[in-house]
Amino acid sequence: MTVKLTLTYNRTPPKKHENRPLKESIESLLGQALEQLISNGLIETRPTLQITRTKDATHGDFTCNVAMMLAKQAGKPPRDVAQAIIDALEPDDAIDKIEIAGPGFINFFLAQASTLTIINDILRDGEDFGRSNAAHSEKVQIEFVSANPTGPLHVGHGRGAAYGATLASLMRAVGFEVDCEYYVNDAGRQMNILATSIWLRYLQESSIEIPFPSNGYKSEAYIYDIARTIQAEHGDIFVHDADAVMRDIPADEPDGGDKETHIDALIGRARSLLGETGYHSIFKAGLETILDDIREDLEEFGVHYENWYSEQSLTDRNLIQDAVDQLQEAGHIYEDKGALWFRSTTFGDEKDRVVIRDNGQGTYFASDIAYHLDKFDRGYQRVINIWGADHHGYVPRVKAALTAMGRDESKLDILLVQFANLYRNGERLQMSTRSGSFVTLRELREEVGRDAARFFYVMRKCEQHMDFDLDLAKSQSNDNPVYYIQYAHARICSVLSQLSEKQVTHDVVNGQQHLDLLTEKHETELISKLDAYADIVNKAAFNAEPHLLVHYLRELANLLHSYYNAHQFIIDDSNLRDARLNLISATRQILCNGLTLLGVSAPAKM
RNA sequence: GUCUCGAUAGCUCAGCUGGAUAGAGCGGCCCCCUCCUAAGGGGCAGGCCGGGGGUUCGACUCCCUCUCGGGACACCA
Repeated sequence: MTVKLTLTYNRTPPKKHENRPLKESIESLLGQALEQLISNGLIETRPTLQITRTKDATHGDFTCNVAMMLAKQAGKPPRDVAQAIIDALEPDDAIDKIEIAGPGFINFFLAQASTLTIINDILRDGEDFGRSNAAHSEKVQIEFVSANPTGPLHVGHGRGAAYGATLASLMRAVGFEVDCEYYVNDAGRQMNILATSIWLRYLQESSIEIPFPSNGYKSEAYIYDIARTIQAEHGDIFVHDADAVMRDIPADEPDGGDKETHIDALIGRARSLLGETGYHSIFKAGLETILDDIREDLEEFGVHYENWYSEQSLTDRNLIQDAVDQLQEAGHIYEDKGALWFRSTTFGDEKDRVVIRDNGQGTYFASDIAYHLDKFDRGYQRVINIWGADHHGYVPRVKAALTAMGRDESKLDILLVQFANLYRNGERLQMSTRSGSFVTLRELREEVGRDAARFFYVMRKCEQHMDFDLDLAKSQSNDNPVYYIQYAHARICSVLSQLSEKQVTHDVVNGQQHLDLLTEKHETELISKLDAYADIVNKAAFNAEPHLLVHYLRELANLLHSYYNAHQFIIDDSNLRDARLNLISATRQILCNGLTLLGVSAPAKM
């Protein structure tokens, strides 16, 4: 099943700026005609009207398939129904011509004057064009990335980061009040392994001869950096001799032991030798160094969070216990083999899940229940999680827990992002965190640049596996789709900046008065595309599909480039010149607005 | 085995929630700068939309089934 936002909104856009009166006026005209057919007894009910933009200009500007949908109940061929509908239509100045075509499509050809207003609307609203309050200021939280702070972000996290940030900006554009949140897993066993790894490296840096556990953060260079920083700041106060550290520690895997027991024993040893304060300061140094790095990395990627939410704080505020209590009171908890289980099967999960282990510790799932409960309790009307597709099996149990606690799980949307495979020189790169050979997000940004990285990540549907071609993303050539769109923007800027050199002024008002001179095919196509922008933004936002905007911008850039090649803008005829300059200015604005929503820059020069 | 995502041009992918002749980019071939940026434009070639059933006025789109791939199925995080 494809996970999509549950759309319960009135998708009618903005009253603030009347961006698309065209489609709406057709809709109301058709509605009236259908009412008339109902009172004439030809049909009984009216279906929901689907008025779509045509692909082919010979089919007019908008088309409606309602006649075919009504053919059955009317007991007449669709083309006859279409004729009846047309006969019942009130005349309207905005519509030039109506035709019946194909099996029974009703095609609307708009009067030129009614299509031109979009140019004025765009120039009037500027960077606000396309923004609306279609979502009625609904409060929504988007949680994404939330990678364990045990190392730098890698390219796999990049896709979630780009997708989440872009979704947030799109949703803000249509009127959601969005908070972005990063859930910091600062409480688990991995963090203890990290802290212990740092300490052991610190000991080695202090010339203590000591083996490194096979299950530790072994080949990660940053562990050494953190260890050296601790050494520089604290000297040798954490040093213990090898015998004290290793005495009675069960063997590691290469020596015939179990790597998990081995490292757990080392963690225990670290805590006992260092004491809780000493251990904590190493733990904290590791956590903060890595988290600062992640934070900086994301900021440089144009990804900003309102909240960084600590998993540890759940324990500190007793929220995990509270959540388990809630489940218990509702009768969904039972005990088995010393552990507490949540009976999630009641709510459709495959099997029941442990929340409190037999050793008294809560599971990761318990934290997550508490965390999600807290999200709801913080007053969000909608909560969106963006997870890697490998977590999909986790969805039913989280939703089950919310339902069990009396929350409306349909307010939680979990969007699953598939992995991105990196290719360099036609070869696939490995991205395993633990193998130590991964490409970091920072390396990616440095190699291909922020714009290309952001763009490439959202170019594909999120549930689609994607191939990320590093060579293509960094190529400063015509192969690169990012530059193609940016170039269209820069070209327009270049034309506008040359006006003064050529001692020509752009009279916008005069342009408005002569928009009717824009009759070239390139011009009408461009105008029609501009008119589609607000729809695309809405759709991309409500369906959580940023790639729709990417494709739109490419098409818009293509039309601009074609237009540019076919016609001159700075010409002697001042009326036509001003009209054309208005058109390309509006195009520039839309390119800029769209790129901005994607988190990609819109350069004036390239 | 169960769940899940996918399969569309040589390659990478769109396809507007069921509409008209299936579209881009890259790659291949051919054209276009005395002209506002050629990081551009125009054209040609290239397809049983994985196979098979079904639903209906109409299916790349929805349902079933099979084939082949990615991923997931812990008291880990």
